[in-house]
Amino acid sequence: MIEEALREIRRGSAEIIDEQRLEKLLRAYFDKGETYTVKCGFDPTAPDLHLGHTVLLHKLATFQRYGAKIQFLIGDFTAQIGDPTGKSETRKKLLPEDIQENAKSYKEQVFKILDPQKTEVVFNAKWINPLGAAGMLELTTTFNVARMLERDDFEKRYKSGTSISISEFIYPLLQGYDSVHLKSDVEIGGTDQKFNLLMGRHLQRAYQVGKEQSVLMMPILEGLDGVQKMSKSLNNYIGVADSANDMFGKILSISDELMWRYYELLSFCSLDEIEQLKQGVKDSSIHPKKVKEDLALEIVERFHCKAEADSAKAEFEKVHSKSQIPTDIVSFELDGPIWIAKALQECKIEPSTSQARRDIKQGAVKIDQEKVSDEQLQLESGEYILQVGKRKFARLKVN
RNA sequence: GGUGAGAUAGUCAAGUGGCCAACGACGGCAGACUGUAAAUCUGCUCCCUAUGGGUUCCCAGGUUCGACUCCUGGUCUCACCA
Repeated sequence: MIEEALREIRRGSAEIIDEQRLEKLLRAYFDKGETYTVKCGFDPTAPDLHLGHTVLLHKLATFQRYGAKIQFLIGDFTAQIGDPTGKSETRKKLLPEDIQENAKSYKEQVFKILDPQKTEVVFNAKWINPLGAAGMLELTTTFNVARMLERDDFEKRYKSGTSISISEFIYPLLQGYDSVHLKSDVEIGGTDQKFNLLMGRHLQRAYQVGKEQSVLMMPILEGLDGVQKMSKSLNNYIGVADSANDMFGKILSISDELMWRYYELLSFCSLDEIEQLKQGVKDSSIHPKKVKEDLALEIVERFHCKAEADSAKAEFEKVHSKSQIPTDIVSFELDGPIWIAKALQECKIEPSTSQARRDIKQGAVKIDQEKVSDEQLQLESGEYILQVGKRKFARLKVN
């Protein structure tokens, strides 16, 4: 039992510090039913979550299966400073209203993965504000500047003369203090958080909490391209708020290699089940596409529901396997007669008439499933289904 | 504060008076092949009903028949020194 729990907890992790203690916690749970706490902090800066963010949530859900109480910490106080991790310049401060707003949308999303019964949502302003100047000062005496500067990002900025605000030194201290206050047994975070996570151990020692949290670090999830980290700005993400159809399509578009990675980090399938799937693909008894579909179904169902997941799959097959027209497409109404290139631009499936012409020349444009070869084509009144490439559609009514 | 280097399309990065809407790489889009995979191959990649026209190479002026390229001023970035 403990072995299996440990395997699932280790699954996909990049590094675990003090695994022995973790094992002890599990043993206490399995032997005597004692629970323990796992903390995970979220910066309420990004309002919309994508699957990359849910990697940590999954790990928390795993912990919940093995006796953990989750301390889901929203860093409403620390967000005012901005985590300096990985940044090459001082972050700008967030407005309190934004922080509140973001924190709210976090809460709405996380319980799609976490068990609310075993989760406590906490805000760190609650105990950091009462610290006051005296408490703050005390906190700063536990660490020194030289060690703080050992951190890569600080070191780089220090050497290049880029500004480092004193408040940024405070950030890791406060994050660590959260662990002191919450008496956390375990803290999890991304690999980029190592310094901050270790600070929790340091401060728990300094404040004589009587334990030092174990630390588990998860890797950063790769985006759809399979190379760069999933992020909104790189536009390689699957948002938890994406429609069922989008989500399904995006998951099916990832490479087979990346699919296993997603299984490991995002699926609730056990490691044994995954191993079987891998074996099946290897000896060709299972088609890799089927494996990918199951993953897509699982994920879509989690953020939407079973029915929507099934219909997303049906829709996908309809459009791509049978190359039929998707069910929902945007409609437009224009006055005719209208030049085809102009119409494509107006329907927003081409950015310019120039691009539209190029695509027509390449045979990428279809009207009612028929390839368009005449780039001078005028559309007379009537209804048409316009298509560019495989996935851009519009319904057009010409008056 | 001093000195030097640089700002070019989504990003990186050539071009140093006409052959430049601007090499190349990456990204992106499309076509073939497929499992809407991946890998690979091919085409395209400022705008405009176009064998043509328009607006571009940090900003403002100037020299020239002609400037991304030369001059003047401005803004911003970076490096070294203090």
